[in-house]
Amino acid sequence: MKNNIKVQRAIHDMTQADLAEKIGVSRQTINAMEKNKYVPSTLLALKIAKLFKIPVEDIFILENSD
Amino acid sequence: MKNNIKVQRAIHDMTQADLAEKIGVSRQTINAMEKNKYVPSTLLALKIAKLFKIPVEDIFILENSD
DNA sequence: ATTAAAAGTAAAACAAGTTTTACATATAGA
DNA sequence: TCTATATGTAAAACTTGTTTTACTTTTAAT
Repeated sequence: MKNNIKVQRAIHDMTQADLAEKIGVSRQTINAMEKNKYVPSTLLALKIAKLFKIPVEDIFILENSD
Repeated sequence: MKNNIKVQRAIHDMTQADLAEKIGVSRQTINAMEKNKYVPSTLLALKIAKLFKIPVEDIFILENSD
C-alpha cells in the first residue's frame, strides 16, 4: 500500500506538523506514514481524507503485494 | 466510528467466515469489527471496500466523537 | 555562511490490532 | 427435537501502530 499524503500536503501547503496537529496525531506518525513505515488506522485515513476533501482511495492505494 | 459491514455482508450473502477468508483475516477479526471492538487498519478497510465495490467512506463512517 | 524551519531518524514505552484456540449461544432446517 | 451452521465471546500471545524525547540532516531564505 502506498499513499499520496506528501503530495496532498504540498497542494494544501501544510507541513507534517500542521497535518499532525489538524488530525490529532504526532508529527512522527505523519512522517512514518509518508515513508511507508507502517499502515495507519482507518480512523486516521478517514480524517486525512476528510481534511483534504478527497476519497480515502485517492490517498491510500492498494498494491498487488497487499 | 461505525461501520456497515454486517449490512454489506447481508447484501452479498456472505458469512463472517466468508468475508474473513476473502480478505485474509480471521473470522474473529470480522466479528470484532462488526461489534465495534476495534478500529481496523486502512489495509483492511481498502480490501473490504474493494470487495464490496463501494467507497471506504460508505462502509466506515466518522462520528462526532472521533 | 548562518539561521530557522522542516523533514528524517531512532529507541523505548505504551496502546491497539490480529491470531489462535476454545467454548457458548443462537438460528434455521430436517 | 436434533443437528449443522453462523455468530458471539474471551484470554493469551503476538504483531503492529502511535507517542515521546531527542538528535541529525535538509532546505530555503537572509
